[in-house]
Amino acid sequence: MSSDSLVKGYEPSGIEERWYRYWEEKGFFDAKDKSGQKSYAIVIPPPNVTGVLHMGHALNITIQDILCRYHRLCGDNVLWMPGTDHAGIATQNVVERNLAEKGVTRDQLGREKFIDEVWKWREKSGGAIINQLKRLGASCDWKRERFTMDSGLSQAVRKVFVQLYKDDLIYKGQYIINWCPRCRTALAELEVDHEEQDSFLYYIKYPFVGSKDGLVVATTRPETMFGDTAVAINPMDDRYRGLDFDSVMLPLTNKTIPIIRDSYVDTEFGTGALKVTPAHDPNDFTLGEKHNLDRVKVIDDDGKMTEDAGEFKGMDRFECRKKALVALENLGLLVKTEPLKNSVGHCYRCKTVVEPSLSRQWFVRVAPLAKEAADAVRNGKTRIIPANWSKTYFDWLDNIQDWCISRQIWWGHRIPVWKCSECGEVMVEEVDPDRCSACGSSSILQETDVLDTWFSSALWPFSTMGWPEETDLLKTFYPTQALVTGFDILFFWVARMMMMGTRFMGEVPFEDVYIHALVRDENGKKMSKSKGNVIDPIKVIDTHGADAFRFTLAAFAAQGRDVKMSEDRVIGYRNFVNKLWNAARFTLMHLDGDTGSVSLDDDLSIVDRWILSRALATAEAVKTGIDSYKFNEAASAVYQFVWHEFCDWYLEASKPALYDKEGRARRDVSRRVLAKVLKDILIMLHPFMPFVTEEIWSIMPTVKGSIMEAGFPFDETLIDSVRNIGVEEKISYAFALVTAIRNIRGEMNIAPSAELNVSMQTPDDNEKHFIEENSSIIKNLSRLESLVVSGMGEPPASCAAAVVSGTIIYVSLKGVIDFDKEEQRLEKELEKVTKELLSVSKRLSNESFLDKAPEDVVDKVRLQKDALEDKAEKLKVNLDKIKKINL
RNA sequence: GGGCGAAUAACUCAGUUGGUAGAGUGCAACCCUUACAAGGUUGAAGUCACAGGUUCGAGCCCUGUUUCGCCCACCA
Repeated sequence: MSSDSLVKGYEPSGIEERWYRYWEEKGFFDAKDKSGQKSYAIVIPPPNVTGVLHMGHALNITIQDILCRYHRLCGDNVLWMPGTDHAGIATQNVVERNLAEKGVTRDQLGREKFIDEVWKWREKSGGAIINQLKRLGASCDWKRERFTMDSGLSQAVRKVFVQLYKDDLIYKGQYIINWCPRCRTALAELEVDHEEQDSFLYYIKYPFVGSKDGLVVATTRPETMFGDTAVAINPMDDRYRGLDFDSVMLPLTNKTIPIIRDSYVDTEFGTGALKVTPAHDPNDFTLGEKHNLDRVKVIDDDGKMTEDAGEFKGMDRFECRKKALVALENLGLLVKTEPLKNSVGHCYRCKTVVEPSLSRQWFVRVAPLAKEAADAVRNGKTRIIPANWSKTYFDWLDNIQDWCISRQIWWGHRIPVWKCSECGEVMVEEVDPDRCSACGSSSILQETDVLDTWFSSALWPFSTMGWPEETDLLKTFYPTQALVTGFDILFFWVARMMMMGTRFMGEVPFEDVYIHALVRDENGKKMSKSKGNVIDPIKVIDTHGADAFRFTLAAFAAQGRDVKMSEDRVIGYRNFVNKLWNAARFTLMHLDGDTGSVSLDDDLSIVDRWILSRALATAEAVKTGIDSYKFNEAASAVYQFVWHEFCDWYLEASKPALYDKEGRARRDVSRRVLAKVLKDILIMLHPFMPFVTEEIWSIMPTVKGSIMEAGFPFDETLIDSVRNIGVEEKISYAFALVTAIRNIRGEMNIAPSAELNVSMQTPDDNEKHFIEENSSIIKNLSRLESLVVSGMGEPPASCAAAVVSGTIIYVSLKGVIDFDKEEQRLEKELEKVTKELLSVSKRLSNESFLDKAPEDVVDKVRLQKDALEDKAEKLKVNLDKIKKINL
């Protein structure tokens, strides 16, 4: 392919798809089960099969892909394990909704047929998100894709369940759990979203038996009163010291309930009298246990009132609240109502208000596991990055409650527990039994509940690698090197993987846990469908390209800070992609077929040396950035280098040589340097922008194969020798000369196309020599017609002047110079210098600074002062001259 | 109630053991100069939230205050 085929602007569509297919077909994403190489593994946070790609995924996947592609370039054997999560409740909800459109309920269908429907749905539309990940460029080893309901993973789930049961870490018990009346299942504590809302606190009088007086209780949930089995007061509460009664009448029923005394009751809140509903409140449950109270369930699994609610039976719980209040008011028992903000739990899947309710469920006794998981981080076996998340992690694990793992839904891993209907024997088995192990009866029934989705995700790092088999994959890649995820699933997922990993593998699942930020909209608001501020990543990719999008995500992913996404930013980085594209066009225009590599024998110019040394420094910055999960630093280092060093300065500075104005030898060296630096840039950028870099790579005549095989970092032996002392200083001196001339041009409003005549005076022979040697570069960069260098002498007539280091620059403006303007300009410049000089002098006249500051700092300031004084001096001379003319 | 984080240019944000503030966007001026107008050159613009303290020196360290965001908690 020749450079003619490069269009002027980069067009990502088509190119991305083509390269993705190529990489996949050639097996570039494949991990080796066994290899002598260093291994690097990441397991993907499995998106829900119901999932649609959102910004959070995009950031998460981009970061992982940067890590994986970078490590492949470093020569590691990389495994990026992909897959999806069966997402019990979420998926069941989706399929139920679809059935509802056809007028069918899951109960009508029955369990087996319903599960068939779910699998069918999964076959049809469950993999959508995988294709979206591919659009982003995710380089997962797709041949190993797993699903949490795979037979292999299901086997792992069973083994873990049975083992935990045997270790007495799983039990069944009756407790208050969170019940979602819409999903009709129990939820774990974590699956409840607490939202503060405006409620009311109702003061209700519970009369003493045979008296008009009574105890006034305060409650936000009057509908649960039918389940009250006591009223509690604090024994230390003076208001109730001389209380003669030991029971009250529960209004709207004929029940008498006892008054109990317990220090748990907060005397500050409400009236100091607490209605106790052991079946619908976790605290009341504990209180009830202590005082031996009855547990009366008054709200059923559908959120409707039970028989115990008397006339309110069958009524919805919220309807009942209203009606009961009316009834109480009619009886004169509603004493007062006051507004109150309290937090109410909602189902994290369907947002229904959850009902704390008494229920028999399966639990994991999680404290011993939690301790191991916490210790692993305390011992440094796993690092959490940024480290401040460790505190959150410890706080949660140190105060953990038992984990309710049973769900009353059908889609999921059915709990492997059977009960004999003849003798009552309970069997917990890895393989389905066909008869009772005690009495031999074949009349055995399996538990109907399924496990919490997070139970299987907790095993993900090793179940996906074939556990419980002792596979080569496990040996090669467990523990993994990094886990990349958002903090929102630190507890749900990360902590539980830590528990299960340490327990069942005897080793932590990952060395590093990198917690990235949340992606918000441009105003910092959480993206949500209801707010209508959702940006669809796929649309962004369609319009601006995956490379620009990925680079945006990386550039804004500073640790510990949310990413505010807006299209403007993506456009900015799309421009960067285009800039790279055009730099490549320029390079290819000048490469003449097979250009050789740069060698030590080459007669490298100062700009050649400079750009080679800067390229290495940039590669190091990229490496450091990625190694320390500071993707924004890596991204901005390479951005800065490509645009403002390579394009702005080097390409321009190399033009005289490339256009053969300095001889054939120079031109050839310049070509080789150009080719090498562009190649280095492509490799550095590849983890961030895989598509455009591969595209340009494929057109470069100087390279072979895929960029994915190129190797990172670069050949340091060559560049180290280039990096001799003084290159940076010399080049910045040269650039400062150019900038000074450009500055005069700008300030004096001289057309960029006008070619200027410049003379320079310097007392330093080395500087004089340097300018002469590089005059073609300086002339080209500042568009000069002529450049004359001499020792110090009389200033030429009709000139604008500037001072750089010891050198005075005179820009001849014969006939055009505006002396007023030049006077203003010089005055401004002098003012700036004087100000700086003042601050520097002040520091140097401070005794204690000279005394206590390190010598190198003091020396630096002294040099600074000398230079500034010199500059001020020269500026003054010129200013005086101009002033005389103006007079 | 406990914890975490943020406050720096008009906007969005960097700022690596403390050495005197940077970028992108936007803005202004001039330019289609042979890679790129999705571009180039130049320029204007900051009491680093506030108040103290440590230090020769603080955006950075310490204490307190204000405002905002998030997480956790059994706020009847």
